Amino acid sequence: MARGRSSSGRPTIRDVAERAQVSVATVSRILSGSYTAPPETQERVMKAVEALDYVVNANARSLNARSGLVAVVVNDITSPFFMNVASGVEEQAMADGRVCIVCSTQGVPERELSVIELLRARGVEAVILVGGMAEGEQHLGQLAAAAEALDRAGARMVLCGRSWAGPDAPIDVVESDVEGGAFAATNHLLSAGHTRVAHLAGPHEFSVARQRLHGYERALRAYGIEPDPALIASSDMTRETGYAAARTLLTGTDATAVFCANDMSAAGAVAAARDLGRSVPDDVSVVGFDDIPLAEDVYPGLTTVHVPQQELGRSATRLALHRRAGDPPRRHVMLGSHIVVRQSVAPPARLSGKGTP
Amino acid sequence: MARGRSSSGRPTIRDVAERAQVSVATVSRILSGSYTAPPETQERVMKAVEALDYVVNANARSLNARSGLVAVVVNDITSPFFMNVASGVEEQAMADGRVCIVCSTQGVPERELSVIELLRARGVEAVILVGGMAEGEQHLGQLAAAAEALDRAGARMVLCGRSWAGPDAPIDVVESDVEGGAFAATNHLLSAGHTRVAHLAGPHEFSVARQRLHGYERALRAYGIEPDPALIASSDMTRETGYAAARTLLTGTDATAVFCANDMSAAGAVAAARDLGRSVPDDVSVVGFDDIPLAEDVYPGLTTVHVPQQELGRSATRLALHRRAGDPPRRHVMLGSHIVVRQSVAPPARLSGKGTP
DNA sequence: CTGTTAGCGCCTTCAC
DNA sequence: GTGAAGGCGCTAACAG
Repeated sequence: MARGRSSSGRPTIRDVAERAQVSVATVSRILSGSYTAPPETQERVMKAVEALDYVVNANARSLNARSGLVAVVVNDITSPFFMNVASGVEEQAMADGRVCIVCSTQGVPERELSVIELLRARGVEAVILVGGMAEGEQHLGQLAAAAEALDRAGARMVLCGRSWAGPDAPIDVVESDVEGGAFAATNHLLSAGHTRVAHLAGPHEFSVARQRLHGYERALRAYGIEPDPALIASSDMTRETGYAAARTLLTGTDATAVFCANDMSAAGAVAAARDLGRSVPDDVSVVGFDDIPLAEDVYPGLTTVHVPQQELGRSATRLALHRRAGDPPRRHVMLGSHIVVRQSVAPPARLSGKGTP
Repeated sequence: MARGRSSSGRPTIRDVAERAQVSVATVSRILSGSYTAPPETQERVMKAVEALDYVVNANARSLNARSGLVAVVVNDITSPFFMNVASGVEEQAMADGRVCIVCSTQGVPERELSVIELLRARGVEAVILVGGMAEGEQHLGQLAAAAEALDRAGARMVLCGRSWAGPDAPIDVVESDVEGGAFAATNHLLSAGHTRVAHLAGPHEFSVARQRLHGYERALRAYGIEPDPALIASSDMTRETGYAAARTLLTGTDATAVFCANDMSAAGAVAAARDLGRSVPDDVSVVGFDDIPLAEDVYPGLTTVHVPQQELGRSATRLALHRRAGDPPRRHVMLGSHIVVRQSVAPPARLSGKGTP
């Protein structure tokens, strides 16, 4: 389906030109469409393209023009939350005529920087960093430097679902109201009558985890309850560590409800309760965070805080791509979140201490 | 942190050379490491690189050398199954010193071809197509042509979790024993005592869906049961369509068990049973396929066919990257699968027709 | 409308 | 050891 090219590799624009009996410039112009050629020539060229199975060399093209690439960087490609956000990015990128690729740090946060560099080397137009991450001062500094470098290359860095506490840098951020969501979630438990509400927190180095904790504590205080450190456990927001931490919480304390940092760890908590012979929600109520598809399938259906994942991704992409002259160097958008009530919350069990084993 | 470059964009190798007082050739050589320069010069260059925040232009480099890119193409970036496979690809690609990017057709199968072309344009070394897909004769022909084109460009196409029924083409394929898995799953139900076993099939255009159907029918026949078309419904393997199809199956037939094409639709089936007031597994047994993480969290835990998702991805990548002179143009590897028993299967309810409402 | 001529940023001979 | 020169595939600027 393609014979007689000059070299052995991919056919080049020169091969096409030769075959169509025109100059490379003509081929280039016809292919980029930005130009009206006589239908006859046009057809000759297209025919040659077909015959040779020619596709432009995007790399060579990127040497002169924009790359048209938007990249999403996630920590873990198998995380539903991340990938839902990524799909929002994808959607918006496509709508803006860009190509979207997703890269992962494979769970190694330090790799974030090298991935960004690699992306910069490829000339991407936007780098969208999704999700929380260790935020040591050094890392933030390097991230800021990376943002500067991208900026100089005409590319944009945007944080999605993570806030920025580093030095001033050309970075946009899109986040959802995590603290407010955590407040609402805790409040939901409180108003159901619970007084011993535990929190299955995320890693304390993550600002998003701290925001959840703050919302939780604020809700407690608003109810006149002083947060009890014994009721706060932490996990790394996976199902496994959530399971373990919840188990400790449920056996070691008199908690009748637990607000989890995300749905994954909440799923672990539900499993832990079940394994301990505690019924959810009769013996213990559970609230998650994120509202990933899983929330609907765990049993009982997980009451959780809905985070607009796709919209997070779409907004981030818009911020990166739709820039005009007057825009400030750092833009910030905050999306709202709300509770989705399913079946994992009920009033606390009869006062007759069914709560402590 | 980076001033005084010639132009305004990213710094080029020329800027580095200038600043380090050497020729671009020297910089190039030092950066590619393939060369011993006097430590003193070396250091001068590295210092300039740092100062300018220089990174090579990967696109320019790809003009001459290999791109080092491996691409996974999935239909839906939010599908756990696909992303688990993708993470296997990622792992192996990284182990082989390549960079992995994932692209999606965004649920539009026809887009598969354009994504492949785009990837070819970028000069990727391998394109790994994950998951089933409509396999019309025309599409297969175009896919074969795309494989040829990739091959000519020195790149490899490999199908992962999908078999190849198209014309001869330079394509490798890695699949798991779907038919065998379906046989085992159905057999599991049969040997638990069920005789009215339904099948919640996938789209009939997908070969992987047909393989499941065949395994199901073969198991039935091995038990002396002739497949009953009324017991076969189909969905597009999402939770929603699975729910709908299962609902029909459970209200319209006397099925006491259902073998689902994948875990997502099985989750839908479980939800449908629950909504109909049928207990799983007491009133109806359910078996899934794939063994995605969700299987553990639905209630009751889903008995399912384990598909080695990561290994599928790793193998595919190895096939693509580890080629030596004598290798045949089409390689094929088949991985095994096995049943994972959880709680969604039990013997059929008392003979007293509890099965029909 | 079309061809010719320069580069884009990098790597790679080939001389020195 | 190092520099100068040519070319990778493509687009843009400038003639005709």
